[in-house]
Amino acid sequence: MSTSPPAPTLEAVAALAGVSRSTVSRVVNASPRVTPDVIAAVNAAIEQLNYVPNRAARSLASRRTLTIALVIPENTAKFFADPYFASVIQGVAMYLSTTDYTLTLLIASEADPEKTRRYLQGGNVDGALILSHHSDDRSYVQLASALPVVFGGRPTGQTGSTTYIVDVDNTAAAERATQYLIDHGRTRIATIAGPQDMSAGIDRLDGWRKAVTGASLEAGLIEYSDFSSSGGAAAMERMLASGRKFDALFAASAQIASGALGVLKDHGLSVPRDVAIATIDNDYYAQNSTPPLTTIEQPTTEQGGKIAETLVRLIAGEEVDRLTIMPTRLIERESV
Amino acid sequence: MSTSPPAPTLEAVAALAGVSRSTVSRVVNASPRVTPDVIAAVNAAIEQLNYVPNRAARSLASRRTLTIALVIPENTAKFFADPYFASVIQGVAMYLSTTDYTLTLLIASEADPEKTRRYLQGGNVDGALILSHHSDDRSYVQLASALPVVFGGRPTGQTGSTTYIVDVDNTAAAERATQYLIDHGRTRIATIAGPQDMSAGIDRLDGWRKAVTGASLEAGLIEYSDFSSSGGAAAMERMLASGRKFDALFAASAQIASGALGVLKDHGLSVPRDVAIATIDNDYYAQNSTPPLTTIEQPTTEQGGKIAETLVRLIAGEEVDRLTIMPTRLIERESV
DNA sequence: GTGAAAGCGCTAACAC
DNA sequence: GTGTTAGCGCTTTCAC
Repeated sequence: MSTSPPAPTLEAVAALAGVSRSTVSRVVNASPRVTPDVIAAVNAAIEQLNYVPNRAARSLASRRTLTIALVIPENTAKFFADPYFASVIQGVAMYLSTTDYTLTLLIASEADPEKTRRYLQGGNVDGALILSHHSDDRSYVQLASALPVVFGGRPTGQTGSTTYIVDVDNTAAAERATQYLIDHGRTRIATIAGPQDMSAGIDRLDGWRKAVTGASLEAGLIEYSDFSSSGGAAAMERMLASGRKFDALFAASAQIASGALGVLKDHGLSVPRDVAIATIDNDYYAQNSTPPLTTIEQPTTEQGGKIAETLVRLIAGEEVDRLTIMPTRLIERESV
Repeated sequence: MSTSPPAPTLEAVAALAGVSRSTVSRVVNASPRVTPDVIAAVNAAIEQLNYVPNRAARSLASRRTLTIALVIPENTAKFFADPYFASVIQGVAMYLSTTDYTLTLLIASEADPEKTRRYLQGGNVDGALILSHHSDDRSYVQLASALPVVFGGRPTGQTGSTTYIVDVDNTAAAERATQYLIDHGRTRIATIAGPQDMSAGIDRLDGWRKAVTGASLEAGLIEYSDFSSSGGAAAMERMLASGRKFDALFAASAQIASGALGVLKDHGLSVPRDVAIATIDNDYYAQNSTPPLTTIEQPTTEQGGKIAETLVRLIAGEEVDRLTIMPTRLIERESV
């Protein structure tokens, strides 16, 4: 198929510019010690030939791949369904597009986790980004001793001195959202907590508990769910079936809130009159549901950018913070 | 930073297995003419050394990159905000994870479109995937003559003999959704159309028009929007401000519907009593809004898989269909 | 500041 | 069937 014209090589550029290949290479790599005239000549030749360096050759010779892997858990359905991740990836991709690095999506096979590990350690990428998801990110924590790795979201379990994390303060965020419900006169505050094998799930439950116990309210109105909408709906069904009374809900994610909200309405309950809702994530649902949701906004895109930046700097050997906490913001809407 | 132990080379494997490098290469690449014993010995050595082939070297020598680029328009915000794309990407990534290909996210800079084009033509990828988005995908149509390219969604403008497309029948989908409204007794059917520089926007408006004129109803109740929620809200505000009366809405996307639905409610209109809504996309909002939306579901993940498969087969030189139409499905919910 | 030469790790003829 | 020999296109010492 499609026989493209052979891409021009560095050699062709050198010939056209009347210099050696080394010089062209220096110009391409912005080496400081090249005469301005030469730079101009080489750039003209590059322009004229439409030269693009061959990544493979460059990578082979320089022993750097200029490639960063974004590791995605095998359960891609959940991953991609969550607008949070899309937004973070956007930030990552945008930041990397300002650098020479390329972003590769790597799906981690759960059937053969070694495959992923080997690929990453096999020298095919310069670093990896892990968007924390499952309990099973321990293997990735180990990975960090063999390869620059940055985590988006704190991984569960022991972290070592090579663990770099960009996260939000989930505990504080949850506490703030819950406190908001309390401040608005609610006294029986339920929560649908996220998975307790993910730090975001754990921390958000903690935050809720802090606020609730701090106000001497009942701390037992808990149902668990994954971060999905259907999980939230099922959890709310259980909550209602249990007969426990509540006048507010802190949902650990907007997707959970969306499922729960639908179930509340199905049962003839009004939001916010009967049940006020606060949650985390300012996604398209939180903004457009009926009523729109009071929520804690995470700077998702910026977070993605920060994750990528941290990794790039780490690869470059710069000193970077082991933990970066991104700010969050409360957004008041009609669900409370 | 992080000095990983030097990755074992093919040479090391050859030495350990007591064969030549070519033989190891043959085993790694599953060449047919190798003795079983030798294969076993080589595999044992590979296992023992934890050998992973170096992609750069392999690519340089074989002149194939085993990399596929997913081109993303610079306006990443809109791109990533749309659950449709996340879902398609998921399908792409999942399919590719079953192959040797790697998926690279490439952000097309609008400021310097040449950069993207050069990168793609520079021999750094074996093929490209374009998720149709902007009017400006004409340059990508040209690209297809230099590189295997598959479009997810029909690009606007002239397509050539090297244009491969995986799409749904947007006209039929829109017509079906609109007809559903008509069949349910609605007679004044408005539409918020998508961008008219995207084939999905154009075709969906066409489909609406077909159904409406087919039933001899008024075909002038049109507002235009991008595919976003805020665009849908603004369009609905204009629609209401214009004073035109309507009892149903066909929204060209679920995001548009979400924005429009909020505005309708703000104006005290009830859905479906005052205005019935049908749309396209079965995303998290369509499923969880109040009321849930009657919609046309596209097989997004499967579509992503099909796009990737088409490209891989195209690269392999196989004969593939120039146009693949994926089936859609009407989902009846409470918004009508 | 610039060029010459070696080699990154692999594949692909070509011989045997 | 397997080994030998050349490179793939670039970076990188090392001289000059």
